Amino acid sequence: MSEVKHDALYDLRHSTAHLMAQAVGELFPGVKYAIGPPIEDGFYYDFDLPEPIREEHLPRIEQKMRELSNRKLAIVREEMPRELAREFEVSQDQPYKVELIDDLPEGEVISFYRQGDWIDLCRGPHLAGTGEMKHFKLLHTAGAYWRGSEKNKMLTRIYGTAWFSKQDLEDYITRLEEAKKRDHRVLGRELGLFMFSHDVGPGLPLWLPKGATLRDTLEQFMKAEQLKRGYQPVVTPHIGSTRLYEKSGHLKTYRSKIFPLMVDSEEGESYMLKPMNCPHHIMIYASDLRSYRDLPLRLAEFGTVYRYEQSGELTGMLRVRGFTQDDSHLFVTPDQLGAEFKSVVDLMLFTLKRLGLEDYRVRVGVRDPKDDKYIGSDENWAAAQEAIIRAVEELGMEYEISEGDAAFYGPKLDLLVRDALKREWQMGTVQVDYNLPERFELEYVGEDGAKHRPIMIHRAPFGSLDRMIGLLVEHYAGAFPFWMAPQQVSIIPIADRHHAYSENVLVKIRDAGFRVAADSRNEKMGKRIREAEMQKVPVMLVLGDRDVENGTVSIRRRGEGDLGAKTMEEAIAYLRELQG
RNA sequence: GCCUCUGUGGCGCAGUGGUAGCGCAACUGUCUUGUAAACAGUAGGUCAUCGGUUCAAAUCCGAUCGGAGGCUCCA
Repeated sequence: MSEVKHDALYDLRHSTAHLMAQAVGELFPGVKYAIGPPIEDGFYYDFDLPEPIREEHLPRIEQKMRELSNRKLAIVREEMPRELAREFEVSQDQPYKVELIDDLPEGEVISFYRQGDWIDLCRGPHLAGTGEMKHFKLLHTAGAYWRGSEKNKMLTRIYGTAWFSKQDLEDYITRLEEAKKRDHRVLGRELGLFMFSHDVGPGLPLWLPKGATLRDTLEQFMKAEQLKRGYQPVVTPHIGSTRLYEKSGHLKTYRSKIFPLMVDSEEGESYMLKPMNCPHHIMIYASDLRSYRDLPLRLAEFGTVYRYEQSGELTGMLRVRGFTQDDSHLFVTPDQLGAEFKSVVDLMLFTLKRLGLEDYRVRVGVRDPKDDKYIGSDENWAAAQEAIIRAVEELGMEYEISEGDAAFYGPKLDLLVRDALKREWQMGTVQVDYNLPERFELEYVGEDGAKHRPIMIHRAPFGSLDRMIGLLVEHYAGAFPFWMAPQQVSIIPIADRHHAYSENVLVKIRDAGFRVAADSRNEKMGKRIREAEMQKVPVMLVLGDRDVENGTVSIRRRGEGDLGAKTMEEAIAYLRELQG
């Protein structure tokens, strides 16, 4: 979780979390308190109770909070020596607080905050009194592991939101409802993009004609761009022998994430669905003697990978078990690393711009020194990390460093994209990898005639096509820009006698390279326009007697209405302009 | 995987012990339409699955399988 900025709202939310804890304490005697920090837009507090708190309890808790607010209790800070503080929490039977105190660094001042007869261990700061908290709402309950570890007990977490004004609170609730309407799972079905089937299995999306068309459009865009930038296409199978993944280290790291192995007991061979494309691409690199003149070698593939995510993690297109990456592996010499890395970042930023996603931040993920899942030497890690940071600094980009967010074979740069509703999605990624080339003993012949080890760059500007489309659906609320729209033009002949002309127009538009369909159903024109609007078709061409007579088409732009009659040439020029 | 909630025709919902209804969509017919919903009719559900309680279960209980919101993990 990213740090929440410390400001007045932060204090309000922090204090409201305490208000909620006090209310829960009064309603549920014997509750054990864990922690209650502010988060973006709100707060939560974790509780431990013999009987879990349910969503149906929230109104009662909220009511109690209002009572406490109306009593306008002063919030008073009290400090205690460590031992006394510890004894106090022990006497109150608050084991989580005791654990927190034990973990505080020596010498730190231990503070409590008192409101009325309720007191809670907290660093603060807080508002001056409970009367300042007026505009809050409890949203939902959730389970959360104590200290975020699944080895620990699961506590009940209550989420809420708090604002300074009634208007702000209402706006926030409206924003949540707006987000719900844009939900890609709902729009995905309504717009005929994709579906899931119980019988196929959870997390395995089925792409419908319109969704597949959208995918294809994005693929074509990326392939064309990669061609300009010297990438070469490859195609590799969806499975690979277990030996390959043992060597790459994926088997060890991804053990819990791979689908059950396919084993041929007679041949003694086992295969697995690939969780990543890298080893296959490495085999292609290793199939030939490479010279420094061949590098950089940029192998690109829209590769579908399969990861057996825990069932509770699956969410629409955001987390699935089979997804397609716009993957590429660049094999470079040390001299080329900086320039190639920067050119990858350039492609990623270019891509986001074209997709209309211009609000993003950059995170450099480095390894967590305490975790042992990473492969490779410290020197390799240091070199890779240094290469990324140098490149990002040379590009003058703002970035933050996040420990523990590296891939198991190397550090990475991730793009966290904010959509139209300011929600953050992790999308594109670039990784610098010295370790897999070493594991697979990759080589190239240098200018000096000696063998050298190449460096790999792993990159996926979209991240995953599936997730990217989920993001785009929500970002645009299904109303894609013209160039992306699965169906760009809908032709609506008014009556049966206009069908021949309609067919004529359809062929011309299609031949001009646009995705077009005619809606010749025997329905009122108004109804067909309504449906085209709801299906978010960007352009409608309405054809009636006047158009047949004058050889024109009446253009209607989604969301804007009738633009009037145009000749075919004008209409096609208009479409070309929209295409951009 | 864990916590809480949830599962009724293609979609959205009503129905809390006495053997299922509404809207939209679909289908058929009539209408031949000028910029966001014509009219009439027809068909469609072993109420997720399996088991239990009961004279009787969509409704109560249990298990399993989906789905949602979180936690952990991640593209």
